[in-house]
Amino acid sequence: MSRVYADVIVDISQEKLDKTFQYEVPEALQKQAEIGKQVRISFGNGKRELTGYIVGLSGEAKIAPERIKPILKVEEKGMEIESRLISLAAWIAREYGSTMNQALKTVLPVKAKERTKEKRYLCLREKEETCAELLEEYKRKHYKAKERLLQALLENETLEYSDVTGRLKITASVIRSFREQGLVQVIRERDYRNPVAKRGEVQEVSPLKLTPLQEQVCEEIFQEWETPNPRPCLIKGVTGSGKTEVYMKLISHVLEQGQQVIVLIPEIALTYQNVSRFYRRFGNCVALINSRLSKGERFDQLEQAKKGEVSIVIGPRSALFTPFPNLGLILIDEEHEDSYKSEKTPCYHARETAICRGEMEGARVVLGSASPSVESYYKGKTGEYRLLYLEERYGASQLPEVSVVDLKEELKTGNRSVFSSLLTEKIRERLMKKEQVMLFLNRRGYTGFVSCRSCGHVMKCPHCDVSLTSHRNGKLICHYCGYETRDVKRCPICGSPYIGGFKAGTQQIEALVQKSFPGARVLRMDADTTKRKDDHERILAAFAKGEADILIGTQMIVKGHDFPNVTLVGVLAADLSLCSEDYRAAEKTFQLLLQAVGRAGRGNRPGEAVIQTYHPEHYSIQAAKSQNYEEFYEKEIQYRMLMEYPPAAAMAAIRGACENEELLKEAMSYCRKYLERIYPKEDLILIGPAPETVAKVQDSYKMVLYMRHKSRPALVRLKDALERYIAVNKGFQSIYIQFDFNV
DNA sequence: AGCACGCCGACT
DNA sequence: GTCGGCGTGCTC
Repeated sequence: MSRVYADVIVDISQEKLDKTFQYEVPEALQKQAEIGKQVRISFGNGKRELTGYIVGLSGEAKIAPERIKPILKVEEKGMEIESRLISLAAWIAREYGSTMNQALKTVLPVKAKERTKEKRYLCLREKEETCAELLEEYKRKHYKAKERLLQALLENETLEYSDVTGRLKITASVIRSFREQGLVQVIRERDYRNPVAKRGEVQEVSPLKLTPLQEQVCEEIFQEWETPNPRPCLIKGVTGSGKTEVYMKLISHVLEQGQQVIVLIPEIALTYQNVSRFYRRFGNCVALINSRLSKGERFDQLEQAKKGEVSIVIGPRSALFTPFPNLGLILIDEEHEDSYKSEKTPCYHARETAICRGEMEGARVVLGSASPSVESYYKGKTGEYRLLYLEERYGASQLPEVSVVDLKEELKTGNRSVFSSLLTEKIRERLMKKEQVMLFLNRRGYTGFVSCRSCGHVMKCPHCDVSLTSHRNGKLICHYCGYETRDVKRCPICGSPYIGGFKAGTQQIEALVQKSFPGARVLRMDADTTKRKDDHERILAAFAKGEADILIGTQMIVKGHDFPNVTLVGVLAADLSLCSEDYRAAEKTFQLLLQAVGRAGRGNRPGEAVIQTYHPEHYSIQAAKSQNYEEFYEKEIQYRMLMEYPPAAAMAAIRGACENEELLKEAMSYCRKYLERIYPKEDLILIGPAPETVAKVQDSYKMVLYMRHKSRPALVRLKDALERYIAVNKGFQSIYIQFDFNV
C-alpha cells in the first residue's frame, strides 16, 4: 500500500496560518480521508492538538518525509459547513483549472483579521499601588516592554489589544506573562455592525396573491422538488410577468422547512429599490451583501448566516459561498448576466457552481431570466434543466414599437451625424411632449475593430471569421490566430475612405446632443460619472424625478430601473458588440438590445425604440426588433452547432502572462505543440496562441491559446497533463499560466 | 496563534 | 557565568 499524504489547513480560526501543511494519512484512516473532512492533528512542537480540514490529497511528500506527522483522527460527524465549502473549492479548482489555494480564497474569503472581528481589550486588574510598585521594579530591572505596557495601563485602564501590539510594540509573550500574574485581563467584545440598515418599515405583507399562471409555475417547481434528483429549474419570464412573486413563494416554502436561501442578483441591479421587496416581505432575516460592504461588515453578515440569525442572503456572485448550515435553495435572477462569471482565477461561473453546491448540499437551484443564456436555454430544451414559462404580462403594458435604421443608408443620403434622421425627429417629438428619452451607446466588446462607414464592411481575419483589431503600430491583428496585416486606408469592398475604428464615447455623444437639441437637459451615465459609490443611484434618481430630458449611457442604463416617463429609447450603433471577436457576440448584442428596447414605455404610454445599425439584416438585430427570443435562439443555436461552439462543444482558454514577449511566445507555442503531441486526434481544435485583446498590461505581455473539444472532461484531462508539463519545465518558471474553462 | 531559540543587558 | 526579557521564525 502506497503512502497517502493530505494537505491540511489548520483550524481556520487560527488566523495567520493560511498555508497548508502536509500530514500522512495512516492506512487505517485512508478510507475516511476525503477533501473537506475535519481532522485532528498535532501541530508545532509539543503537545498542541488542533482541528484542521483536508484540502487536498496526494501521493508525494513535498518536504522530507520524516518530518511529516500522521493524522490522528478523521472526524466523522456529518460534514460541517466549512467542510462542504472546502469540497466545493476542490470542485472549483478541478473544474476551472485553478490551484486549491486560489479556490479556497474564493470560497472562504473570511480570512485573517476579519475572522476574529471581536475586538479585544486589555484591562488592568490590580490596585493602583501594587502597579506603581511593579512599575518601579520594572524600571529598576530595565524590563522595557513591561514598563511601557504598565505605564500605558496606568494612564488608561483599558487598552485596545491591537493598539498594544501595534503602537506600543508589545509582544504576545509579555501580555501572556501579565495575564498569568493576574495583572491584566483580556476582554473580548463582539461588536456586530448591521448594515442591513434598520431602514425602518418592515411591515408584514399579507400572503401574496398569485396569478393562476404564477401559481402553476410554482406547483411545477414543487413537483420537481419532490422527485429524488430534482433538476435545476429555469423560469423564462418576460419582464413584468411577476417572476419576483414566484421567487417569494418559493422562498417562503423553503423557509418553512427551516432551510436557508441564497438569492443571487447581478451586482449592477443590487440597489435598495430592487431588494426592498425582500425586506418588506421577509423582514430582518434578510441580509444584503454587496461590494460596498467593508470586509468586516461582510464577515459579520456571513457569521450571522452561519449562526442562523439570517436565513436569506441577497448578493452578487460571491454571495453563493454564504456558509448556511442547511441551505435549501439557490435562486439566480437574470441568469444570463455575465457578471456571474468571475474574471479572476478561478474563473468560475456562479450558475454551474451553484448547481454543484446544490447537489452537494441537497439544495435546489432555480434560475430566472427574461432572455436566458443560450447555454441554459439549450439545457432547458434538452431536459437537463426543467424549463418553465411565465410569459404573460399583467397590466396592459404593450411591447414597445421598434424601428431599425440602416446607417449605411443614412450615409448615402448624406447624413454623417451620429443620429439618424428618424431618431432626430423622434427625439424632437418627445422633447416637445415633455417626455423622456434614453440614448444607449453600446460599448460592449468595443476593442477597436475597423469598419467602413459607407458599406458597413468590417475588416475580418481571412482564417477565423472574427474581426481584426487595430493596434497602435498601424497593424490589424487577429486575436484568434495571430494573423497580421497592414491597416487599410480605403475600404477593400467599396473603396470608400470613410473607414476606421469606431470612436465615439458618451462624452462626444453628450456634446452632440447638446448641439443638435439645444435646451434639452442632459444627464450622462458612464464609468466617468459614476466613480463615487452613490453616483449610480443618484443619477438614476435625478432622471426618475424628471430633472433631465435625455439620459445618455452605456450598458449600465439598461439594467433594471423603470422610468415611466421614458417613451423613447435610442440605440446608437447597435453592432459595436456584434463585431467583437467573441463567439457570444450575437448573444450579447441581442441581450443588450432587448433590455434597452424594454426600457421604453413602462407606464401606460406606449413606448418606441430606434435601433441604429450597420447590419439591419443580422438575426440578433431582427430578433431584437420583434422582441422575439425564440427566433433569436433558433438561429443562434444553429450557428453554435454548426461552428461547434458551446454548448455544442466545450472550450477552454490557456492564458499566459510574462514580461518577456519572446519567451512568452515560445512558451505558448510549446504548450500547443505539447497538446498536439499528447492528443494527436482531429477532434481537438486548438486556436492560437495569439495576443490577448489587451495584449500588454503593466509591462506584462498576455497571450491566449484556446482548446475546443466535444467533451469537457477531455479538456480537463488535457489541462491536467499540461499543468504537469509546465510544472516540470524550467522554461515556464517566469511565465504565469492560468486556465479558464468558461470562455 | 503559540512556542522554541538565541541575542543581549543586568545581576551574582 | 547565569538569568530572563524580548524579537524572530517555524509549525507538516
